[in-house]
Amino acid sequence: MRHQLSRNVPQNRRLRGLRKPPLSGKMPVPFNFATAIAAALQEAASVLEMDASIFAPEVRTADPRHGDFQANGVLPYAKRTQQNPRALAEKVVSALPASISAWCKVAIAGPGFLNFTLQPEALEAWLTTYNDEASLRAGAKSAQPEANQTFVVDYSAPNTAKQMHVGHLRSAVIGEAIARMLDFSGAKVIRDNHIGDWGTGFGKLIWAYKRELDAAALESDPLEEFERLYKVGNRAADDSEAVLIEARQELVKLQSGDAENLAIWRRINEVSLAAFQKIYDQLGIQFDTTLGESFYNDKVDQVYDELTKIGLAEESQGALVVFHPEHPRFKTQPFMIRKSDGAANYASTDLATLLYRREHFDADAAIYVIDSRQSDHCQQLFLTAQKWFARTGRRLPRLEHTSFGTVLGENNKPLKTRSGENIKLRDLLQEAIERAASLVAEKSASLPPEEQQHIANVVGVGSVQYADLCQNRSSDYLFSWDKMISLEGNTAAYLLYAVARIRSIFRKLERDPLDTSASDGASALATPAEINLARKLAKFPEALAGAVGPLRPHVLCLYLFELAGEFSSFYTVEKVAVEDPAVRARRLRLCARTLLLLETGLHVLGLRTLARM
RNA sequence: GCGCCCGUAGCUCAGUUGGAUAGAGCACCUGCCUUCUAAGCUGGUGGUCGGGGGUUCGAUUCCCUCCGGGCGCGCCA
Repeated sequence: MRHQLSRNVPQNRRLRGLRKPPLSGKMPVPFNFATAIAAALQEAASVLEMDASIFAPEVRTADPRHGDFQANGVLPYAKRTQQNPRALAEKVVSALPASISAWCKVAIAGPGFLNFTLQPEALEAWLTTYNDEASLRAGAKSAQPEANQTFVVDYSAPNTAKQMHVGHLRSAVIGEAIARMLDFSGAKVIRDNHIGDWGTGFGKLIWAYKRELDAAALESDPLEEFERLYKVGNRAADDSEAVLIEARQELVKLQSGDAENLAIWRRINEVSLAAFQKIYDQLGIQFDTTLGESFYNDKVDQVYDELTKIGLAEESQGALVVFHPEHPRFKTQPFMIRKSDGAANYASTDLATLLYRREHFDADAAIYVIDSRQSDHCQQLFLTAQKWFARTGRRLPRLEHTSFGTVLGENNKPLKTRSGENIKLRDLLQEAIERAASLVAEKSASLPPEEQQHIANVVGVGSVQYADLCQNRSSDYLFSWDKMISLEGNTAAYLLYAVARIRSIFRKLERDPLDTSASDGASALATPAEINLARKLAKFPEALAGAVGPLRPHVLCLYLFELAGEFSSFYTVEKVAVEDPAVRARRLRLCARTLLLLETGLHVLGLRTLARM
C-alpha cells in the first residue's frame, strides 16, 4: 500500500553515483562507491544487451573476506534467462566500463558472485576528496535521491496543558535525526511540530481552572498546575453528568471565541510551549513551524465539503465518515472526519494539514513520526488523501508513517514510575545527566568541575538519544539505564570517547584536524589496521543512503559504532605521533577523517560531541 | 472476531528487492597500561534463526499453518 502511495517520487537514478566528484588532484572517485558499481554493472548489461527489466545489480557491502562490495545480480538473471551463471559473470566483468578498473579490482567467485575490492589509491583519493563537512554534504547531495525535494517532517507533537513524558521521547529523538539526515542529503526540510492544542480536554480543563485554580501553584510551576487541574476536571466530569455538560459548554464557548476562555487557552499554550522548548533545547531540536490543531480550525470545512462533493465521505450515525470498500477492513471500519456533534477531530485536522503541506509548503513528501499504534489511522488518512487528491487533480506527496514501538521498562511493560505515573521527560533527562555526572567524576576527576558538568550533559543526553536511535525503530525499545550509561558497547559514550581520543592526538601535536596540510607528504596506506580503517571510512555514503532511504537512523548508528571500533583497533596498534613524517602524515589523515565522519555522523543524528572526556 | 507488529546466543539487539561458514554488544573465560585518554584493545565459549510444512541451485528472509508475546479496531488524540 505504502508502495503505491510513493510512486510519484522520482526514481533513484543509479547513475547519480557516477557523477563527477569535486576535483582533488588525485584520481577521480565517486562519493558512493556502491552506487557507482551498480551503475557500471548496468552499463555493462546494456552493452551486452541484457534485459534491463530483469537485471538488478544487487550491490551490497561484502564480508571483508570477499572484498569491499559484492554484486549478486548475475545469479538470478542467469537463472531466468537459462544461462550458465559463471560464463555470464565473465561476460559482464569484461564489459565493465574501464573507469571502474581505475579504482577497484573485480573478481568472480563461486557460482557467479562478483567481488569488488577498492584499491588503496582509491581509498586515498576518497579521503583526500571528502575532507570536510561541506564536501561530504556536496557528495551526499549528488548521490542521494532525496536531494532538492521538500520534506515536511511531522514529529514530537505533544499535547499542550501536559508535560512531555517518556511517551514523547521517541518521536522527538527519531524525528529530529530523520530531519537532519534528510537535510544532510540535500533535501529541503520543514520541521513541523503539530501540537495537540485543541482537544476536547480543554473544556474540562477550563471548567476546573475557573473553580479549582491554585494561584500560588500557577505562579511557581504553571504546567504542573494545569496538569493537576486537567485531572481534577476529568475526574469531576467522570463522576457527574452535570459537570460533563458544563465542561462541554466551556468548550463550545472557547470554540465560539469567548474572550475569557480564549485567554485561558492562550495562557495554557504559551506556558506549555515554553516548557517544551526547554526539552527541545536539551535535545537540540529547533522547529521551523509549530502549527497545531487549532491552526486548522478554519480549514476543516473545505475538507468536509470536498470529500462530500466527490462522494468519498458519507453521513453515518450522525457523523461524517469515509469508508474504503475495496479494503478488507476499512470497508467497515470508518475513518471519522467529523463527529456527530459537528466538531472536528484529528482525522479532519490531519487531512486539512496534509492539504496545507501540499499547497503552502509545496511538499514532495510528508513524514509522520508517530507511534506504531496509530498505523490504522495513518493508513486510513493516506488512503483517503490518495483518493481525495486524485479526484481533485492534486499531486499527492510521498506519505510515510515512520512508526516506532513503545518504550518498555525492565519488566517489559510500558515504562512508568514505581507509582504507575508517566515519567516526565524533564526528570528522565535530569537523571541521565546525573548518572553521567557521577561517572565523569569517577573517570575524569582531573578535569575542571564546569567541564565535568558539560561532559555529563553531553554524555547523559546523548546516551538517551543514542540508545533510542541505535535500535530498529519499529520494534519496542527496552529502556535500561545500565545499558545506556554503562558506556560499553554500542553506546553514545563509546563513540564520544573515540572522538575525544582523536581530538587529544591533534591537541598533543598542536594541529587543527581540518588543516589538510597535516597530511602533506603522506606515504601510502600500508598496515592492515590503516587499510581496514580507510575501507570503513569510504563506506560512509552507503551507510547514509541505507539510513535515509528507509528513514532508519539505526543504520547510521551501526556504521558509526563500527567505524569507532575500527578506529579503536587502529589506535591500539598504530601510534600516530611517530617520528617518520610520512607515516605520521598518513595516520593523521586517517584520524582527521575518522573524526570528521564520527562528528558529522553524530551531529546528523542530533547528538553533540566533545573535545575531552 | 478482523487486522498490524514481533519471536535470531543466557540477556539486549543487527541481519530489507532470497546468496558465500547467521553477526555485534553485555555477561562469562583469556591476555594487554614506563609509549598519542584502559570509558580502550586481543583471543575464546555460546545458535534446532519459535515449531512444522511448502516454493528452489540456495530460505533468518517469500508462502501456508500452528504456538507464544505486544498493539489496534465509531465520536480521545
